[in-house]
Amino acid sequence: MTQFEKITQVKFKSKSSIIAEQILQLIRTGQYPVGSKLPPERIIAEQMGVSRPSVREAISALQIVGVLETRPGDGTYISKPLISDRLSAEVQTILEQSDSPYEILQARKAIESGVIHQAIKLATEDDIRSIRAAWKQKHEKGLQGDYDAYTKQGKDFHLSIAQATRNNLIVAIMERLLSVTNQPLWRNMRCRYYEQNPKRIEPMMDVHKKIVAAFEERNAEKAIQALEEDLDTVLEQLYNMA
Amino acid sequence: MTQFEKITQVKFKSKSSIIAEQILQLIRTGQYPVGSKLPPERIIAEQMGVSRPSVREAISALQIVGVLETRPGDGTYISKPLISDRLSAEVQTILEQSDSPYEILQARKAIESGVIHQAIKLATEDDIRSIRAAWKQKHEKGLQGDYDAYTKQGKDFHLSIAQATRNNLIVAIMERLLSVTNQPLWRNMRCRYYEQNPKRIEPMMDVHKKIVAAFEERNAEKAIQALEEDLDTVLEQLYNMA
DNA sequence: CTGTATTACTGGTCAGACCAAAACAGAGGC
DNA sequence: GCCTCTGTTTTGGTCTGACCAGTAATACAG
Repeated sequence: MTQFEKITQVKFKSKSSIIAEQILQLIRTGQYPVGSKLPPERIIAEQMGVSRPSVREAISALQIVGVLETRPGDGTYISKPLISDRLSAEVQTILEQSDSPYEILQARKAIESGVIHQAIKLATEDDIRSIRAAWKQKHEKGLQGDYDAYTKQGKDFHLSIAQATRNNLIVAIMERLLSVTNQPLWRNMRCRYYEQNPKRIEPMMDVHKKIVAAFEERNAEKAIQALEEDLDTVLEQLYNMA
Repeated sequence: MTQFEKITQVKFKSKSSIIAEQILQLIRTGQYPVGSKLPPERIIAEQMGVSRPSVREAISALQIVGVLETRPGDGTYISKPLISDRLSAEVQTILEQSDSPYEILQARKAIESGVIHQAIKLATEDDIRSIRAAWKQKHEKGLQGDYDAYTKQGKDFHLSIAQATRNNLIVAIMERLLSVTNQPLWRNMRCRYYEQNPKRIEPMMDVHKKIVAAFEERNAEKAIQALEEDLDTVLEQLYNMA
């Protein structure tokens, strides 16, 4: 009997994360307008029927993601879209000491453009088929709202390019650079972005299509240009949420 | 009077963010090994002389960034090392296991060409001065027969280029890729090569000079071309051995 | 009307307590 | 002896209520 319950219990949702989602929802619906002040923590706690510590954890989580900004003694504000400027000093230092998304993307831009250049030179017909398959897989599946699945397939796509170099070192490095997108910080940023601009998914797919085409034409310039476009879109997700 | 204090008070550091930084530090120094369990929240709070809520906020912050992972009833685990650390560590092991210098050089060619492209875009005048200095240093010293010193300066040169990107990840990766030249296999190859073809040193210096010039002209194409020439020379070293 | 001092409000921190889930250890059955 | 079951301990998750420190609005004096 116990083992059945265990199966359903796969995902544990902390109360604070539920509260965070609710707050996000209220921001999306415009009930908490951008730039305005959030109700005091005590009031939110009362309204949602939870304790203040839970609300605090939710708020600090959203603060790290860049949605909220707190000013001690004043209140908590809904951040303006440009997150990079809005990240509070304390959050900034945590990100700097770990891995800032911007730095990782910049590294990807530099490294992957070199990789794609090499890949185009060395790719066999089979490699190109795999790359095309990785792209098609993404294209076919119904991905409505499933941003995680969408991102995973994006990862596979970029990885298949790296594999065309037939160089273990390059593949290993790219794997590490790509793996970061699973982290909660990135996932939250993605969700927020896509929910606000659902129409932005198609252009990204077009960009990947462009890369596939560039491989088939063996046109490195074109591929690199498309790649940079691709990564710039991700950057936009992170820093320019409108 | 108050307005003066207000200026200095621009940065506000919450206690939880300080704790987060401390925990990050302990992870970096290896005091909290990767994959292991963090001490219980209560213990950390006691050790650091703060309350448990503060520790909890710090932990949940690091959880969002992806450094920690908590399992209710069990403990908090260091999920993965930071991307930059993990990358350089993994690249290191691959380099150690790899018996194919060709693979390493191929990776360098792919990666470094992207890096140099970015570096030329972002380099300040100071950066270019450092690059030139790294090159000159090599040129001036009497290097007759001292191939190790010669190689070290070559490493410094390439590293100074990576540093112009101001990206820790890129620098970390390049450091690892460059460090391989210290290994006995490579050193032996170098010595035998130079002893057999002493006249080959000058052309390599010319190549580096070309890269410096390309930086000063902000000409990425030229720099990448010179870089490939540089690495091809090393390749030649390796294959003209038999 | 203006400038200042007070006051109410808000986020930040703390202490202590309870709950539920996971891990652990020891008693029991095979 | 090995496995299983159970009770205890440990651990994270949550709650209450309180105090502090900074902010901002307000009341008051000039």
